[in-house]
Amino acid sequence: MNDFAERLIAWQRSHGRHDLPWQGGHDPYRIWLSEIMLQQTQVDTVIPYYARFLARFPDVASLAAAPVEDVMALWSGLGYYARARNLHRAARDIVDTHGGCFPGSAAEIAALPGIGRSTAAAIAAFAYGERAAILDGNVKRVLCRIFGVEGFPGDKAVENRLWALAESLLPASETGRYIQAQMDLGATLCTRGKPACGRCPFADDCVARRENRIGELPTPRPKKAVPRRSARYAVILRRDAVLLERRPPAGIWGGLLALPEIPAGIDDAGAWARTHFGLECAEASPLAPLTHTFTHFVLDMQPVLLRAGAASPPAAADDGALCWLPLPALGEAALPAPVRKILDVLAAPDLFAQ
DNA sequence: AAGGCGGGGCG
DNA sequence: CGCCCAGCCTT
Repeated sequence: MNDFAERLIAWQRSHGRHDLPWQGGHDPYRIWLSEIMLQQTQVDTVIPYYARFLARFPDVASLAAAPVEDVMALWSGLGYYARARNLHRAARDIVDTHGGCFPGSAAEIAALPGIGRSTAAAIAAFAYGERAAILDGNVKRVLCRIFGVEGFPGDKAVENRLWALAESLLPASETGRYIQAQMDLGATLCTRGKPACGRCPFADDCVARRENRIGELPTPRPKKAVPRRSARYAVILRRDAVLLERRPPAGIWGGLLALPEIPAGIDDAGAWARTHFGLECAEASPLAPLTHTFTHFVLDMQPVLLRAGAASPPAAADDGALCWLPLPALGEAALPAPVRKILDVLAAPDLFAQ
């Protein structure tokens, strides 16, 4: 597609956004302010803040001269307050080291605090018509989909490819409108959730669309390996009742009844049951293991069946921390799902035979 | 409640 | 230099 930029620009003329408060002029200060406010914040939220901020600080000099507290006060409610602090620092930088004149190229702009490569390019393109590519979240999504760029865009290698692609697509002129077009397409049509491909001028070219992979492009961040833990759990049976232990109020299964965890390093589960609960257990046999996935880790659970003699003492019960739950009452008890799953297996009638 | 996000900061 | 984070928002 060698006419990508032209077609995008044409689309912007008829379907893009033209009436935003920061559009229409070439004052780098106003453009800068809008770009910073628009980082991580939607247009509708930004508009009233932008107006108030500009009324109080109409130019770099007034911003630099103000105490940072005044700047923060006008930012209050927008969030990401580091943006406001950087904005103020940058204004002072501009006054102190640039003689109050906003830097004239993307490279110099990018040296200011709070401004990276993409934001600098946007400011330079809008204010000066500099031919510089941007690569924000919207553009990454648009390029990945239309050109079928594979791999997580946060990866350095993928990001480098995207920068190269973005540079190669730049039009010879009208960079400002082209950049605005990319932003508009990403923000209004090629959205993350349900893109409006029906209205997209590139629907017929778009790799994601043609290959029915809109949900897969851009490639999502790889799931980081979830930590695995494993533990053995004592399933101590006396007649038809199982010994349960109240979990501490905080942590997994907080406050619920669960199977006692056999501490790591314990070899002889029977001996542990004797010293820990005062129970004489005849046999220790492994039950089917199961894994349970929490949000932040995966737990391999290895249940171990122990049979306590019918004459065993009552296991220091009734302090609220321990209880014998009759298996027929399983249904009514509030139990963590994996614990219930382990105990359900014991419903097999032959276990009650003796 | 899980993921996305530009730039900063840290190792 | 590369990875991850803080802080807030959307889905």
